[in-house]
Amino acid sequence: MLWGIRPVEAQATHGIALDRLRAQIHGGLLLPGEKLPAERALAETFGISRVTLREALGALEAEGYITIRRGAHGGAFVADEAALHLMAQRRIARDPAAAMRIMEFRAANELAAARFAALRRTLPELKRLRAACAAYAAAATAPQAKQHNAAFLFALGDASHNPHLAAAITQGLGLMFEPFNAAWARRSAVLGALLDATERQDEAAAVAAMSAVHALDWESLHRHAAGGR
Amino acid sequence: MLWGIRPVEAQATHGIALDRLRAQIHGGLLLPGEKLPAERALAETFGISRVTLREALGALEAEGYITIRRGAHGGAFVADEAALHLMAQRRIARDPAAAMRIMEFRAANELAAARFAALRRTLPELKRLRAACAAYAAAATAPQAKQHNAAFLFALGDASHNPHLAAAITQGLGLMFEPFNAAWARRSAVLGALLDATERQDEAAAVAAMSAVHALDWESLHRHAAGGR
DNA sequence: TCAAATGGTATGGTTTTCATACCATTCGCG
DNA sequence: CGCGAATGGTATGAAAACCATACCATTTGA
Repeated sequence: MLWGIRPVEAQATHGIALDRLRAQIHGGLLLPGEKLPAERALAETFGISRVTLREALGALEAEGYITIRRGAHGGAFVADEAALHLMAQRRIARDPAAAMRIMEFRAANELAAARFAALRRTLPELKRLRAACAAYAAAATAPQAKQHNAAFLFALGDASHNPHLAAAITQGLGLMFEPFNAAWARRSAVLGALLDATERQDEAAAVAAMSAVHALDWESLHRHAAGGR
Repeated sequence: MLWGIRPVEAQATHGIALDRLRAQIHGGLLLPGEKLPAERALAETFGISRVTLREALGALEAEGYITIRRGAHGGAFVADEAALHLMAQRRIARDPAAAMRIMEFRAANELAAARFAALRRTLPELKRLRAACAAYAAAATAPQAKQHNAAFLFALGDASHNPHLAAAITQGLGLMFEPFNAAWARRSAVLGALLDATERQDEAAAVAAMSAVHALDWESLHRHAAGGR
């Protein structure tokens, strides 16, 4: 008996590229105002034709994530911090439950990744985690903090030596689109505790620290869901 | 800065259909020897053309999952129990680590789903869980037990009211390809405990029961990884 | 012997993707 | 001021994937 068979819907190549780019902005990897690579270069890194990439860029611009300018110093530029912040806030306010389901998914997979990272991390992976944690603590702006937070989680996923958990972390971050959070000082301490636990290979402490990180994320999410800040 | 950009590889429609069908067999939803719907009917439920579907079926046959016969009572038939069991065993023996990574991913998401299902299940969802649990306990053959186990987990995913966790459960089951396990009597009791906890909305007990289920899964997996049984 | 159900094959059209070339705009530099 | 370089914008035709449709081949049971 076939179960839960839904129509097969092939995703167009430009749709995949669009999702990838949008996820990069949602996750905060691309900073506000940052310039994307030139179309010809970006098409090559994606391994797709420039025509197809341009479809994705056009859609991304229509959604308000980027603006495209031409000329010698033209290109695709990520929207500015205020615009992104507003988009993220509205998204959460429009459907808080959806954001919470994503947060639950993130928590489940990031917690597991933290556990296995504590058990399996190699020295190079530990070095990468340290770098991301230090950069987070030293961040001068909220977007920078968000970027380094994402980098830390990616490193954690890789350190877990589990490709499925790492992919789930990437997916979760790309779906979420958190508003920029000015209070990253408090979060920095908890992230440091997670790093310490991972360094000591203390599984229980790592899980506890990851939970503490998520507690702060939940707090922030609830604040935005209530329309706050 | 763009992070972790890999080439965009659009999956062909027939490739998606192939993955879906293979996952159904891996998960045990399709029983050994079972007849798939006729090509014309299956193509319609997938919402794809018969030509495209046939590409998927041909690949599935080449991989040994089905055999195709023609004639009035012909069609695509799932391989028999012995063949599937052997394929599953070999898969685990060839790369035990990969199977364990999938199991870790499954455990993380099924545990979270069990927690939220205990908190949020509605009465119809509870009824569906009860039916699957009873069918599991009453299974006459190992493939039937595997099928009802999958049905229970799907129901758990839906009862969690979290589409991401539900999708992860589907994904994990489709990736795993567990060999048929003759000892489902012991597992039945633990599954019953999970059902009870979900019924009582006892979050902690549900998590504990789900962990107990996974402990049995791990035991079975280790046995097969060692080339046992 | 034939009708029905099934898989197997062939044909032509539509959509998507691609490679390629060329045009238009902007900016820095001589 | 003018030119060259870097960038986005546009156009064209080929290749591939997908589809709708029709028809052929095989098997079974009435």
